[in-house]
Amino acid sequence: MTVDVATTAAGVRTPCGSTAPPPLAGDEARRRADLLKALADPVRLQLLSVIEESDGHEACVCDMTDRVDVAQPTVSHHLKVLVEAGLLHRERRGSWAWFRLDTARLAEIRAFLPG
Amino acid sequence: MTVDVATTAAGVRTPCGSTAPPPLAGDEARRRADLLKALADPVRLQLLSVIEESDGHEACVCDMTDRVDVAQPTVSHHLKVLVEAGLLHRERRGSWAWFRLDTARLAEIRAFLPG
DNA sequence: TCGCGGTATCAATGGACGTCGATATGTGCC
DNA sequence: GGCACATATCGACGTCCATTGATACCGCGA
Repeated sequence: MTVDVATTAAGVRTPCGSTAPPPLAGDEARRRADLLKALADPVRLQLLSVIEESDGHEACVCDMTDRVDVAQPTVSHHLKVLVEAGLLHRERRGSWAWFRLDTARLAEIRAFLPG
Repeated sequence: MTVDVATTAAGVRTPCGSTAPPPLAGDEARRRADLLKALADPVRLQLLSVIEESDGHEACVCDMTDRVDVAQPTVSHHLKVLVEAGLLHRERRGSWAWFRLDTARLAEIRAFLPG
């Protein structure tokens, strides 16, 4: 795995002749991957789109169970994933549970995205 | 699953009294989820960071195998995933394979991200 | 307090994915 | 051609995850 490379200010000289920088730290990479994994599901993207396009940028569960082609426990599961990732906030109003986006967390994702 | 709701211009009236818009279409949601899934891996984020921070925003495989804590076939697998997702371009130069970002595809992801 | 509608949890299952060693392909050099 | 090196493919294994029916929890009105 390790080879005879020379360290420079910019990084490390590699066999092919270029200098490559040190990679993103493993811990930070895992943290970012967990955030993206929370987004990387068709149903969750649909749920987020319903919330984003709703009045006041918030929606209750009953706004979503009828609009997505999965059973109610599945919707509840996906909403929990999004809340635990910090992408949504849950608020209880009487019988209904309302959700709104955490725009700061979403901005953070946009910020560390490559490109 | 279906309930007695009234359709309006903005969307559909739901039991809790709000009007929710139609969700993101299933096909498009699946397409976007596939793109995000390609990003949602710690090793792939590290590979992308090496490429992005390299001179000319491109790197060869040997720039990466030494910097990521996985075996060479695993690096090759992840690079293939990124290429097939349209996030990377592969170019062969002699013995070495070089990769560069598809900034347009990455911009597209940033564009459809919620928030 | 009882029943009811809305929401969350649980356990089980099937499929997708990351990882690796072994091996194949491919490229340049002698 | 034959060797050495760089990269890609293959097969197998273990783990994680989405989905579901059944069921428990919760808040409200009668």
